[in-house]
Amino acid sequence: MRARAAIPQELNAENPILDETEIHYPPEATQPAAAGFALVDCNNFYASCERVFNPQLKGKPIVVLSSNDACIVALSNEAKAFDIKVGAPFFESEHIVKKNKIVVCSSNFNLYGDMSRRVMNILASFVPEMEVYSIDEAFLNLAGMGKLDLDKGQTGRLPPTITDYARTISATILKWTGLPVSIGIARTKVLAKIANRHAKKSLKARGVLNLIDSPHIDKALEEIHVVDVWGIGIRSARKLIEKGIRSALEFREAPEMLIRHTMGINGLRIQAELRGISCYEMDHTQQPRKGILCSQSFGRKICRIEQLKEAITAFVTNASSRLREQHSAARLLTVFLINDQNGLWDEKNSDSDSVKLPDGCDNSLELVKQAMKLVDKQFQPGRHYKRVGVRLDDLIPSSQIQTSLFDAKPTDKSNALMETVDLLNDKLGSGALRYATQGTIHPWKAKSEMVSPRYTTSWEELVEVQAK
DNA sequence: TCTGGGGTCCTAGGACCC
DNA sequence: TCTGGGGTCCTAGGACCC
Repeated sequence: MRARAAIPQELNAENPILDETEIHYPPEATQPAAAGFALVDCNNFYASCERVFNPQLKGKPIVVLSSNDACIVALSNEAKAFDIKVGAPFFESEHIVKKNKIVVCSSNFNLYGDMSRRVMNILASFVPEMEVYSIDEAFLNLAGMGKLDLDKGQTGRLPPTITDYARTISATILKWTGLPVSIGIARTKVLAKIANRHAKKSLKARGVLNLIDSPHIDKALEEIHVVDVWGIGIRSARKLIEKGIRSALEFREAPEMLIRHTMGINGLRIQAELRGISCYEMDHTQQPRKGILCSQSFGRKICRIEQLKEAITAFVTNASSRLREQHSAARLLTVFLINDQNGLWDEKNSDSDSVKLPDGCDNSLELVKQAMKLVDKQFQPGRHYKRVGVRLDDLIPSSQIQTSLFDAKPTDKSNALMETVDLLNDKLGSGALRYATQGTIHPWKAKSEMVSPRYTTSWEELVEVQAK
């Protein structure tokens, strides 16, 4: 399973903040041990990040909103007690939020990204091999963790069991970052996900559950609904339920032909994983992305082409700097405009057009120029645009950019300009240097009315402590 | 009034070739 | 006029992840 949320680039394994002297590998970490995975997952990550620097929020219900303050993307445990759903539009639950004095936060990705980097660096100091799976999750490979007895403990030096070792990791993260985590341990990644789910919910587990060779594994699977199995979404779950398969245990025991027929090859892989046969290996290498998307819903409807162009320029600039960051060039540029015809929110009210860049391009100026042509082509006066975006696809290594004898290509001078822009934006903060067409007023910017300070990434917004 | 943003992989079906 | 069978490549859409 490769699908993952955007991971801040700085979480790359090449960027550890700790030096060798701080490495916590178990002393025996040179011998191979039984295969297995641990999944470390931060509890209610966004809500917990908000709490770290604002202790008044401790014990209070919190909801965190998506960009534009439109959807609910995270809840603290206390907020989960109310009838509020992650993913639902905020306005649907607003009355519950107000009535119960639930704290509302706009999302603050500067803060979450930085806290994530800290957690991942701590994890990296404990294990020889890890995979940063998403902003708040990482898989640890137990196979690289030496002679730790995965089953019953042993007489060696610290730590005696993998479960104890996991507790040490969890306590260290809490102490150093203030963030609570849960750890699930099992033979395969899908089982580790399930172990993690139980670790979070069960009081007895106290945040860590090891299902390796556990006599309780069937019971653990029986309690998990199919829709909560990693890789099974709502659509497949509906089909499975129709066929009488409701729990992870029933899924594991179902005939392979039935699973193949209902879910294809992916279903068989998930089934094998539930049976303890590992199909998803560690993927700790940061693969370059295969496509780069930058899009946004507007805080309000946009009708003027100049404003659309400002937004698209900003998005192309953002996408192309991410493109250069991974040393790629794009051979396909797509601009899509989604309108709000008749007041209906419908992805079908979408115009999309692409231009092929056969030689590959990583130059913002050139990409902006091409994108502006696509906007001109698609824009229809009188339409209200609700959301627009840019995609770069068909990526190749930038070293393979072809230079053509006949077409006018970005010059060396222009490429040098790109390097300088990236360097300055990197040093001074993204957006320090912009193109004139990006404008300065940004009526298209997302709403973000309840955002917390960037406590850890901006000098102006550091926490102030007063001694009394 | 108010529905996020950024990704990956698989499959079916059409076009095309020999 | 009659039109097979097997292969590859591409694309759009579906499904899933956080």
